[in-house]
Amino acid sequence: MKCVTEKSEDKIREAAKRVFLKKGFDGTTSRDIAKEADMNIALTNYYFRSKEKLFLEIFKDVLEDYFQNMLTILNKDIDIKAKISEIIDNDFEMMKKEPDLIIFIMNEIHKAPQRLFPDMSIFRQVRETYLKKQLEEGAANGTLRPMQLENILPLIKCGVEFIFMGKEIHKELFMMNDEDFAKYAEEQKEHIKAMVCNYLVIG
Amino acid sequence: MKCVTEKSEDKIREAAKRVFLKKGFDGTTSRDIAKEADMNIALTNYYFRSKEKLFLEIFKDVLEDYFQNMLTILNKDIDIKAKISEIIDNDFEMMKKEPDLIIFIMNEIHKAPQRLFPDMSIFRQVRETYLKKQLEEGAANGTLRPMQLENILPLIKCGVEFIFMGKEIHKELFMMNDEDFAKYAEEQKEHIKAMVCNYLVIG
DNA sequence: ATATATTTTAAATGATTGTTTAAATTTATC
DNA sequence: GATAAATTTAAACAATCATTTAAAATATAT
Repeated sequence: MKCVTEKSEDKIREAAKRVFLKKGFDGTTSRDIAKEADMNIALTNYYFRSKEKLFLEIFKDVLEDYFQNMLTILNKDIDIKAKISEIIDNDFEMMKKEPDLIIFIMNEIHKAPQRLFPDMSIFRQVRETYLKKQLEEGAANGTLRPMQLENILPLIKCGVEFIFMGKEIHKELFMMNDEDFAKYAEEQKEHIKAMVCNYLVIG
Repeated sequence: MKCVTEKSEDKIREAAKRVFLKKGFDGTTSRDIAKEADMNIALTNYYFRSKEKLFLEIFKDVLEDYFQNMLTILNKDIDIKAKISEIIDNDFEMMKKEPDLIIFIMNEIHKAPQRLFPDMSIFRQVRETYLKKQLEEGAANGTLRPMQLENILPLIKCGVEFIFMGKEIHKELFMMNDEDFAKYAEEQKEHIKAMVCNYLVIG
């Protein structure tokens, strides 16, 4: 339940997030943000000192959000097939809800990686999950193809994220409208689940 | 063999391509291009009328290059496993040679799809390749899992392109340097080949 | 109610943006 | 070698950029 009169600082932060996600850092002006927040242009710098600082604050939140749900799932004590399915479903819902998210993250990091990795303790957390132990045990007892986390995790995530990142090009290339694409994406999601599980799980 | 004194128009075009690929349309200024080309700032507009027109010209070339090799391979009369392997190898080499290419294409299309799809006859060509016939025949005689081109093609391409698009985040997440990443990418490439072939080809 | 602190405003800052101008220079044509 | 065309240049254009200023408005504290 939100307060009806939101604090100006939060209004700006949320407006900035929307604009940055849509247009990227370079494509966003301070005036875009002020207009989206319906606030005076000077307030951005009054509360956040600079466009850069505001961006960094938002980017950190966005990146942590991106990893947070996945992290929870990776640590669940469930069968590995169910886990893969859940990660993919979670990713899929995230992409549907926030279509600009993944290309935004990828592009901003690609353009200036050094400035965007502060103390990302979430990275360490991702490296050390229960899934890692499951992979080791499965490889040891022969139920899973021997693979490291860094090999299997991108295989799980790339399928869904790739088609959403390239939504417009896929639509154009395969002559789909938005409705077609929605159906197509669901199909594709199931292919990915099956393909990855078939590859990882032996027998 | 190039002429020693390159035409100014070509110098600008090539310089602009380098800068656009690296910084994107929004992140590139006319002065960046002029500086990279070592030419006077006014020449960009003298030859190309505007930054926008220069960009559109370059983007069209880039997008056609991206599809051209793949198209040739898709039409080859070779076994489908070999074809998948070749597409992935080709993609891999393209990403290694031009690391900014795929994120550039994805991001620019994502931000403004409508302006970037002129008469892309290459799209139709991609839809109608020999691979399509192979998929139909394979599905009919039971050697291949029944799949459409639009389902299998992204599965083939996403693995390699995803890790190169997210190179920096993968390096940071899994604590790799450039050398580690190069080895890792090669490993990953083989996983992708095996995974996709196992899924598509029955038995 | 008055004084103080906080927030918001309109206006301006100087730098940079894409683009244009008109003159200077080079190249091509006769 | 003179004339015309094409190319290149330095300088300027108005618009917009991120940011700052100082005054006005509002809220808080006493």
